[in-house]
Amino acid sequence: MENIRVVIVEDDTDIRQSFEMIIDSAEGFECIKTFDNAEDAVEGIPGLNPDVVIMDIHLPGMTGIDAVRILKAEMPALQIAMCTVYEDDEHIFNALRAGASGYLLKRTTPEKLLEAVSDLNQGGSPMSSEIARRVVASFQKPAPASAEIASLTAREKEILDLLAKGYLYKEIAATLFISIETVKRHIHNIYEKLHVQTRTEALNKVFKLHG
Amino acid sequence: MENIRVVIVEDDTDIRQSFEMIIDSAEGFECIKTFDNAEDAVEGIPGLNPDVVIMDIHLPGMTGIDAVRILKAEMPALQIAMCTVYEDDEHIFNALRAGASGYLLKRTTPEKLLEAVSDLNQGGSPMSSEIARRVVASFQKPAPASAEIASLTAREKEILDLLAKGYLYKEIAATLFISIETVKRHIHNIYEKLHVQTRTEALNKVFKLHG
DNA sequence: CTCCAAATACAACAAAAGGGGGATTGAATT
DNA sequence: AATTCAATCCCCCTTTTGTTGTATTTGGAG
Repeated sequence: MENIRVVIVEDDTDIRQSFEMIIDSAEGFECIKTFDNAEDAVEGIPGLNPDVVIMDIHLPGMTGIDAVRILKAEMPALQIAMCTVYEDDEHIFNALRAGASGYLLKRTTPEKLLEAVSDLNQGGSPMSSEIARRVVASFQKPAPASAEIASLTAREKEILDLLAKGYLYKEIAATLFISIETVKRHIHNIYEKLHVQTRTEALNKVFKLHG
Repeated sequence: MENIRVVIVEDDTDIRQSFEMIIDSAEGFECIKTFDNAEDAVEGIPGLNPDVVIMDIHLPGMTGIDAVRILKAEMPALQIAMCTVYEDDEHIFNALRAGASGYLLKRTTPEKLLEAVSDLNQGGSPMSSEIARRVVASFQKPAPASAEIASLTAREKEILDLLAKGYLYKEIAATLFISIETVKRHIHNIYEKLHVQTRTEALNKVFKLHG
């Protein structure tokens, strides 16, 4: 079995060497290269073709997040975990949006670090409990249930859902085994409850809630 | 130290009893009640004031997701983990939006189950690697659609924007001081570039990028 | 200068969406 | 028994959306 080939990008020499040692001394892991800045990393990593990159966020010059963006554009299959002291929403979400798959905090234990690298290599998304909770919380924010949408019956919600997916009236009718006239009637009632006149206006109300 | 007080909602008798046994036989955990349907659960849970609820999604009658929504509205501090066989995006995101903090798959091992309950009780968001990856992926913009949008001219993007806001053709024409026929022509070209046939399909491509 | 892409416009047509007026059924409630 | 409501269906009608084909102008690239 092949070793998991890891690259570390971290400007703090102590931490970098510590991570390197943890990786190299573990069975099945191999640290093939380290960088102490983002510019050298984006230059050098494509030629190394590692399995996993551990990337600091705060680096001199270019940030680790920008480095992730550039590297992911060039190597979409590359798995990158951010490893940082920042645990605010902005840093977390920007890193994930840039293309990072995992997010670790620097106070992670050696065992957790290895577990995370392995997890990442197998297509998982390792992150600490606190980080996971932030990510999950971001799904729940836009949860103020609209009174208008709440007033829809189950059937109406079902039809609105299909409507939002771009189904034609006749396709909705065929899907639900009802006549197109009934579909029209339901949609008419939905529009009345939502106070809109067209499908697009209804969509904008729905997307504001779920988007 | 107090036990973590757990409630299980699961219609399959075997699984329910199995979970109950795992919880009860572990140090520091206690299964105070089980339900085999969502209706009884939303009725009974508020009076029990448990620390953690493990909720199945597929239940007879009301779904577990609806139960989460109701329970979280009544008890915002309640920690709920979904436990299900579904690992599609729709179920995952709906559950998280409804207020679940964790998402487990039924094939979870007893150790992972206990770890998840404990994690949840300490404010974490336990989820398996596959689930975490889905959640993280939802943050990352899909590239294929953006290539299509990038191929639009400035004028076409302008029109698509108004189209997305629900403007009628004639309103777009009036806004941009061009004839409605030109609007139709532009929209036709937009649809061709986006490979769609209707406004709603186009909107779904736009919202996937900006949503 | 020539060629091309983009923006503009018109016409005729087909398809889809939406409004307004009904009506019936069945279940639940009063 | 009477009422309410959700869901179903039908007709007629207008507006909106989308397709297809053709054509002019304009600014920039080669």
